[in-house]
Amino acid sequence: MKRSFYDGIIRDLKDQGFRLTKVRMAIIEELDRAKKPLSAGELIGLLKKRGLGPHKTSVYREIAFMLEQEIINRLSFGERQDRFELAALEHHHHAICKVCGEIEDIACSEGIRQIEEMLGKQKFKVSGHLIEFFGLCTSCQQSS
Amino acid sequence: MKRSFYDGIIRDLKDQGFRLTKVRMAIIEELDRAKKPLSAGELIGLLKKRGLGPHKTSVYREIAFMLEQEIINRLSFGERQDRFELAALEHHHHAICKVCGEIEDIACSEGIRQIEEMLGKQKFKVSGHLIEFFGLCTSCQQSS
DNA sequence: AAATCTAATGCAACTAAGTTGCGATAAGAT
DNA sequence: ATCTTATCGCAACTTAGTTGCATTAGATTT
Ligand SMILES: [Mn+2]
Ligand SMILES: [Mn+2]
Ligand SMILES: [Zn+2]
Ligand SMILES: [Zn+2]
Repeated sequence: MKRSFYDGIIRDLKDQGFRLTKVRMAIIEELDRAKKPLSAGELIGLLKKRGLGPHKTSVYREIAFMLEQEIINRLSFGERQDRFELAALEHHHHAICKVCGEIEDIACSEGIRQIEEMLGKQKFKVSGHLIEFFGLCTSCQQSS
Repeated sequence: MKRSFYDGIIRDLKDQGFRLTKVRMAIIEELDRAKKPLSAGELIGLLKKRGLGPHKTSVYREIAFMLEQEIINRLSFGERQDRFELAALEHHHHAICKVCGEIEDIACSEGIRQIEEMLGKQKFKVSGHLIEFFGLCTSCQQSS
């Protein structure tokens, strides 16, 4: 069940006339391969391993590009750095281990209690949760 | 229904033998008065308005102290800065306006859909949500 | 295959949030 | 009033991310 989104993303980019640089393709591949959202720093490390040594500026600019193109989503667990995952993934949530930082994907089901029970059965010991809703407040809806 | 936590917190600190400095008391008062979680920068601004001009280092150290004493909780919406609110507040969640940054407290009820409907009635237009569960993964439970 | 166009890159310098070491100050006990 | 030490101010540092500008390299054209 671990389908790859790589080919589709690359095709779309080519169709839209964007260049397929080594770094661009490698970043998509790493995000596709990764089982958890990656930080800019982690990406730089993975690219270095592959023999590519892009400057951090380029990686940040590539991330900005991919956010614009809605290829990736930015997320932030309360670390100092942002993390990124492919936008093609179905909407889901995360369970994060407070000790080792391991991140597990969680399907978005309706009830909070429900999800916590499910995690319990998987032996993940939930100690808290964080829920945020994003959108437009009343006054910001009017002025748009 | 806007009860104050100030007196209780101050009493506890005194009982435990901590010093009641001007800045310490002012920070608690500002967090108590604020209707939304405050960042370190916002706190520094509020203190300046009151005639206190503490160095940012002192404010950060005070925040660290209050986290240790569990007087405040750290939270982070995907901004670059952290935010803090009184730990004495009942567990709840937040609705954040993507335009003006306004933050509204949301009671922690069971269903996600339920909360979104409630926000809709209050004219807050939800465009997305973020849910994270924190705890211990299987292997980190064993090694503790 | 070479010339061309310009998106993407590298570098240096910068910003913003937060941290650390250390000597000075002030809260509160005696 | 004096003393003790928790707290503070300052300078210097760190880490994540950003910006301006000159250079390089994908892709297209010749
Ligand atoms: Mn995920
Ligand atoms: Mn709140
Ligand atoms: Zn773990
Ligand atoms: Zn708003």
